[in-house]
Amino acid sequence: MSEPRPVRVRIAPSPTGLPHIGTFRTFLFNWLFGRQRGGTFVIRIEDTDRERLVPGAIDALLDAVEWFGLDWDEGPRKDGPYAPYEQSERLPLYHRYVAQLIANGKAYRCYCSTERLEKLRSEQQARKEPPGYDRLCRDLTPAERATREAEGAPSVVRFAAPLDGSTTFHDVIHGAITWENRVLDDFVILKSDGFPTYHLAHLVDDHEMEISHVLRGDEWISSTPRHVLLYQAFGWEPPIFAHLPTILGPDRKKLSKRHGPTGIAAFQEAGYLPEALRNYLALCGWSPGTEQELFTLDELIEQFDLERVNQTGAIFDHAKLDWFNGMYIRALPPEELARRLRPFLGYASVTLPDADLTAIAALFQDRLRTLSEITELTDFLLTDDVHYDAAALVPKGVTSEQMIPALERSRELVASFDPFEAASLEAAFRTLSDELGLKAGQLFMSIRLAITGKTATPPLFDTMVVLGRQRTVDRLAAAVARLRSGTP
RNA sequence: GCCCCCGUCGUCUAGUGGCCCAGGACGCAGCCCUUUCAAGGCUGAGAUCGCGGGUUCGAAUCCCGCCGGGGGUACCA
Repeated sequence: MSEPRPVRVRIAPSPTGLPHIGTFRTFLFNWLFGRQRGGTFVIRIEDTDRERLVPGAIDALLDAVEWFGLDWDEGPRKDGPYAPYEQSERLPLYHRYVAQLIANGKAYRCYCSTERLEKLRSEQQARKEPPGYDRLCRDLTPAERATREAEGAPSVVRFAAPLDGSTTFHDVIHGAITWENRVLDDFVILKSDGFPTYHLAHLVDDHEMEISHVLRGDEWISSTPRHVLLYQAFGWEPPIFAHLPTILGPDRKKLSKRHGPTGIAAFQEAGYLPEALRNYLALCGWSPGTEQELFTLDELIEQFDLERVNQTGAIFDHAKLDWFNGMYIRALPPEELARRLRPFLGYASVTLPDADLTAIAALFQDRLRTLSEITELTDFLLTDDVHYDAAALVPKGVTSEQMIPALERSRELVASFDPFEAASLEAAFRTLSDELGLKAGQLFMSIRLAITGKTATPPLFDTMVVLGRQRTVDRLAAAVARLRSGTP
């Protein structure tokens, strides 16, 4: 029963908001699966809900996909043999299929008002019955229908679902899933505004576009029986289904804005590398069965296996994402890291030569978990505003009378030292601290504070070299002046 | 309410009847390295495998019941 259909997969986002991290996990899995099978990857825009449309959402999504580092073969900005790829431009197609269903007695027009439907629902709830359409219009006589049409009554089209029996489908991840048909009602397939519902539109398009595998979030499991019934009504073979586990918030509810920023743009702005996010997301619901955690895209394509996707929802773990991000940052060549860091330094870096930025990148590479952290870490390099408490220049058990000459001599040493290079500087300063009767750590910490305003920085002499001789000298001089004028 | 899905360390997971008094990773703690902070290395704490019954010489793994969580129950996707 295995059919050698070429693999064609898709993601079908609806432009009703900003692109969401969960969408990208689904996107990734589809893409990996498609690439692994040498298949075709399609993006289709499901814009049938005219009321929730968000302007610019499609571009935001496509931009985010490109940032994420994946591509698509057919869809917006690409075109393809099954164009158009926006459902709002495919209305005649849906209408044709709806007409076919009505002609075959598989669907019917329903004239029930929203008010009647709401009343019906609340009565059913009061009686503790399962809510659902009572099929009032299903058995209207042709004469009755003609009357309603003549009156110009608004209508929707409903699918005439079977009243008994059961529907079973096979899911790659969950196995066989069976529903009793009687719990399904006659759901709407064409809305009164002439737009199809998701149930009809996605299915017609998946068929028309010859989609072979549908990998989607598991919140769709409960509507899949309806889809299977529709496929049967059309006489079409359904695609292979795989329902992916949900990404959850810390409260085990579906991840949403309530849990903080979930838009893909927020991750970009926070300084996450697309390759790190991909790696993390790949492991969110899938595992290779080995102890490998770090994967290149090619390894992911090679090893990804739908059969090994979990059935359980996974809580989104920011801390682990941070770890991945740090690993990927450290693996970058410093020049490349510098290139990625530049947008996060903003105005302060516009005149900074690439070589200087590369030196900065190398200095902080081990200390970054996200790119955006660079801003705070490097403020002392990009501006001359260095703030600190002068009293902290003096270590415990040392007097300011000792520290003034110590910092003065440090200034002189920096001013005249040649070559201005970290290892030799360190050797010279160790000698100096001995002469001054200070522990190296004491002298170094005092200098560190004086030139950076911070007590935690990269190694002192590497920092000096990047700061530059003149600025180092100036800041040491400023520190001496502050100690001289300050309280003892 | 009804229907469906799910249930292994805090989190992501490995595990498909004996190799598991449960392995890895993140996080956490400690130690080492060290001029601070990181990075790196090592060590450790952390799971009565949701609960209760079975089946079996033997169960996280099979069966039944229960409980818990999630999703659906729209002219939203």
